Amino acid sequence: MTAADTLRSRGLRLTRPRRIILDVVRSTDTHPTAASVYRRVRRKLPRVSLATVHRNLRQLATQGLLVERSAADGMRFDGNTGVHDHFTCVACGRIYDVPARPRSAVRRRMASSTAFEVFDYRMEFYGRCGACRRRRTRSPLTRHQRRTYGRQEP
Amino acid sequence: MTAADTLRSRGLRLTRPRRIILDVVRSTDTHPTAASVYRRVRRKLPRVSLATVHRNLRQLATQGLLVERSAADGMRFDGNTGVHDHFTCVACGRIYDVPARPRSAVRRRMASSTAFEVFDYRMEFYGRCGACRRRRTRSPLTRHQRRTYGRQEP
DNA sequence: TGGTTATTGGTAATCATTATCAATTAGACT
DNA sequence: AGTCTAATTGATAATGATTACCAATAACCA
Repeated sequence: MTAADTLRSRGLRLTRPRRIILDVVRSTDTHPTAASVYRRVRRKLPRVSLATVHRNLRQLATQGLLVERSAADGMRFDGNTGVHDHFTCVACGRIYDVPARPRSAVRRRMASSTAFEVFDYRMEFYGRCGACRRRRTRSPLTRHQRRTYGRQEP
Repeated sequence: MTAADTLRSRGLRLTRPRRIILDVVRSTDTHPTAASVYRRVRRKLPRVSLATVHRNLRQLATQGLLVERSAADGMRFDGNTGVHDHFTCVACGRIYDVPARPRSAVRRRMASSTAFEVFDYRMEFYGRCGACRRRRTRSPLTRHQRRTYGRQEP
């Protein structure tokens, strides 16, 4: 089932702005913000409105065609709808996809030891990526990165 | 080392608003937003400014006296600075603390299989809490909860 | 106690997101 | 291909959370 069919089957339309917005998010692995998507979409559709980008990102996420996740500096969007985890480099701020580890064991353990029924869970890793390790980057965390990472380690 | 000493040793002052803000966050386990902290602080200090609450939450988090975490509806603050994970109930929206599972194994595994150096990681669980399971609540997810949880399951 | 200066309250500014609405256009049906 | 209808758009205003600014205040130290 193609994206167009998914939309049409729910009474939604595949307009030019919508198609381009979906393409942009799907063709990147950088987990862009709405503003970043807007900038890229404008390269193909200069008259597009920022509101249209917001509206569509929201709608496409609701339809399950992309994933919306909250990060420290606002919402970010992910065209990869498969199960995977994320690694955030606190030196350069980039967010990398990492393969998910098996989920069933964690779910079972949670279910047996608490009153919680776990539908799903997320893992977010924080550290330094290969490039930054080689570069020995030791720049102080930005406010954004501090927020993402929670607090500065002593 | 008390909070007052921590602050003073860094040239910061323990003012009345600051002390009350820290008390409020430390004496709750509901991971309040800035607005919620503001409401509670005003009960003890009616003339406090919302800006003061924001400023202090930020400052106290930078000093490591509390933890700032980004959630779907904005920043939330946690007086529990120890290592622990979170469970979000998608029915009622409450965020519960859950004990952390051992970290070292995950870190080692990540280090050996990728170029990433992992300083820390977070787990966020999503599901239904005991109260909501008993209540058989089956309310549709709010926009906020949808965002938190990522996307609606089919 | 006095002096320095971090901090406050009040308010304006900023930033991301959402709401509103007349004009447009995708998609279904002739 | 043309028509109709409602989803969608672009433009812009409104909202909500957070931050910046600044004169007045109050912690802390000598």
